[in-house]
Amino acid sequence: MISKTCGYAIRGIVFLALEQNKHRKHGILEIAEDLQIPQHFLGKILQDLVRRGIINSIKGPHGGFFVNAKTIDTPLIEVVEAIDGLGIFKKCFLGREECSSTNPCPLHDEFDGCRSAIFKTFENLKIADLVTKIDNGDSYLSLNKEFATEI
Amino acid sequence: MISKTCGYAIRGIVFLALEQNKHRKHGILEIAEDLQIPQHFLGKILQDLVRRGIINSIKGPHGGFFVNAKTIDTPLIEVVEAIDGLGIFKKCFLGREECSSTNPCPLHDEFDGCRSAIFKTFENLKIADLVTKIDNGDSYLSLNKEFATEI
DNA sequence: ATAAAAAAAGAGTCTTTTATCTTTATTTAA
DNA sequence: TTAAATAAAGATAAAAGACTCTTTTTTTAT
Repeated sequence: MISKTCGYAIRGIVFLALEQNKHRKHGILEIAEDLQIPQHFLGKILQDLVRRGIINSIKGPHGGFFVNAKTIDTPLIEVVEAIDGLGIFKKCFLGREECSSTNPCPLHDEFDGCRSAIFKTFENLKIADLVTKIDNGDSYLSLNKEFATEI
Repeated sequence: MISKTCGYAIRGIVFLALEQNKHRKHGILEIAEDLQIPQHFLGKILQDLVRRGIINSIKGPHGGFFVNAKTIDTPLIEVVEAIDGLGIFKKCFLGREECSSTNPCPLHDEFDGCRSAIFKTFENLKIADLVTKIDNGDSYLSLNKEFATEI
């Protein structure tokens, strides 16, 4: 559905949002190790998010990435749009160039419900909601056993 | 969701199933032109489906691809499994190595319903069902204007 | 037998996505 | 005012997916 890159972006933002109370910045190396995402690749993704104003960063010693007030209120769809674009919600299931209710493929109607359910979920969920889930111990950002069991 | 290749496979099979009444075989060039799929690429996909017994083929003059009795009764999930594998239904939305109800990512539960809805649809739908939709003029395999309007 | 038609197979290319490595720019603190 | 820390940028590479081209094999019909 969404690209791996986009998943990395969301996890990166949520990681920063989780740590926002500590009022400190996080270096790319720390974030990447914690989330087990290739460092430089994640770096580029976060830089992209900074350019788009979704997160912030400061260079130099004691610099790093951090969230701003707006960040935690950002709907996921905004991140998806920034990284993958909204086109992903219009792709034909059977690989035709176009697919719409006026010229549907034989799977169009079958999956249209799912498609819009997913879209709406991304519209409704905010970064804050994912933070809550993780704070509650209902879900995890990384697979690290320590993370999963340190409750 | 499913790969472009898998979509091509389904469209190829349905094309052949649609023509089954005419009791004739179809050359790869004809199929590819009709469906607007790269010829040699589709050729390999169909050859794969022949090896797996989902469709049939005969070489030589007047040869080509054609469906057998079993083909139209094939559930779509069987094609998806043959081409993409069932692993696609287990991939983590956020790109983690694993994702399950015991160690879920923050989107796991949100989308689990959709995931299994899609799986079940592929399980329940058979090639015959897609043929019916097209025969009824409810949907189309190719975008060709003539196809879309020749009613 | 031979030529032609067609699938099958092999090998290679192009594109996109994902990932790595290196250098540069900025900032801070000593 | 220099060294160190850090993000930013640039360039390259590796992997996967999608696609192309060429040759081989099989079959049919003449």
